[in-house]
Amino acid sequence: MARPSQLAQKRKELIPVVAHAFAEAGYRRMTTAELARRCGLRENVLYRLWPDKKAMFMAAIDYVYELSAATWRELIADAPDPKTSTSRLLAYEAGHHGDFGLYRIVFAGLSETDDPDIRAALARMYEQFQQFIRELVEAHRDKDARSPEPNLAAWALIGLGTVSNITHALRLLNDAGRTKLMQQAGQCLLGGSRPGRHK
Amino acid sequence: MARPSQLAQKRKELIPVVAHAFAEAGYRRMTTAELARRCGLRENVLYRLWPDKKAMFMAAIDYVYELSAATWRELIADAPDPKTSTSRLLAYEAGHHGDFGLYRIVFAGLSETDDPDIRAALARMYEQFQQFIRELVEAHRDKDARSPEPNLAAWALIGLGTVSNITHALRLLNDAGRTKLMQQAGQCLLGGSRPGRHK
DNA sequence: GGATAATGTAAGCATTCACTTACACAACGA
DNA sequence: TCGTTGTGTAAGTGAATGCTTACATTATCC
Repeated sequence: MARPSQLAQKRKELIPVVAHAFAEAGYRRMTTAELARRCGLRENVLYRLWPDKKAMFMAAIDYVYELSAATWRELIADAPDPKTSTSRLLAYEAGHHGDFGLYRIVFAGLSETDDPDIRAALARMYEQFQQFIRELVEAHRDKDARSPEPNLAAWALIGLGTVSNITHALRLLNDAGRTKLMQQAGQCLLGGSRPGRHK
Repeated sequence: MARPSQLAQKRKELIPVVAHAFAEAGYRRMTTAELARRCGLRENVLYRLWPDKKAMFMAAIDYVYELSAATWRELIADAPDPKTSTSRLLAYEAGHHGDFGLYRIVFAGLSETDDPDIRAALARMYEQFQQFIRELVEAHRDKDARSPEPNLAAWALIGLGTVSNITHALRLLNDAGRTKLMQQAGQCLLGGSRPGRHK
């Protein structure tokens, strides 16, 4: 035997690059040649890291959740109370999510949902997001609120984030508009406080 | 002169077929050859109807709004009051929108937003949807409601419909779950009534 | 009925792209 | 040091695909 394999580590290093690339051009448009170029290696080597293009894409999908979750956790780590946590998240999603543009991977994936593997990867990602948000909603929620149950509120909030990204991508709402949207609709769905109370 | 051109009429006839095709496979995956096959004619003829594949796709985007708007208008034509209108729409979107699956065209388009033409077509479509819904919200809205302003509520409702489609496509919510989601979150965003009052 | 323009059919073409093969070199274990 | 195995480079390949060209046929108007 000779030379222990460093494929696993290399995969880890390159996933962000791969994810960015797919986010930028979508699944079909991003070619393996360009992917290799951005990773600073040959197509060949890419195929030693993942069996095919689809696997690279699925790895990118997984990465989207991991990165977002890490960012979110950091964002609310030092929040004094649940309401501050949710407010921060809403503000963050309105403003910064588009920066990285990883949501584009999701849109690209949603055009491929007839592939069971890709659909499963997306479903896993959404389930984790929804669970994360649901827990926040439960912590935030007042006892007497007449709002959707946390389970549903979490889905609605994901929809809110999605439409925020869409209006951003299509330039239908500017930063201020998206922030207002996330604040007002978000607080409405969260329940337990008037819109605009928290910043 | 001889033989008046029937291109315009043929375009009109074929757009639903084209739209279905793009919805099914996405923009990049649907080939012009397959498109022609489904339309029952040769690729060549397709290129006499539209200058290129992109134009076919953009026509499909426009069709999505036209069909949805027509369906919606019919749905609320005989509604006794605004609240019934909105309730019907929410219920319809939860259950039937996925049937046709046209929303997939939107997802496909959102992976192509760096093309100015496609982005403009999508933006036009969303603006019309948002206006349609906003007017409904304004009619529905009670005076004293503590809910997002109609402008924002309309966007949030679009987000709600989007997430309903996503959970459907990924099989994360069944029909009952999506209906509950649309009802509860929808009424919450609309304001002016308790969730679950209307069916 | 003949000229003109639209329609239908078939084949082709240049390019792109996912993926492969071949091979030289480098590193690690024995 | 030798042999095995991982890594880097280069070129290629077969299939798919957007779009075109060439040409025969048909319908309409004068």
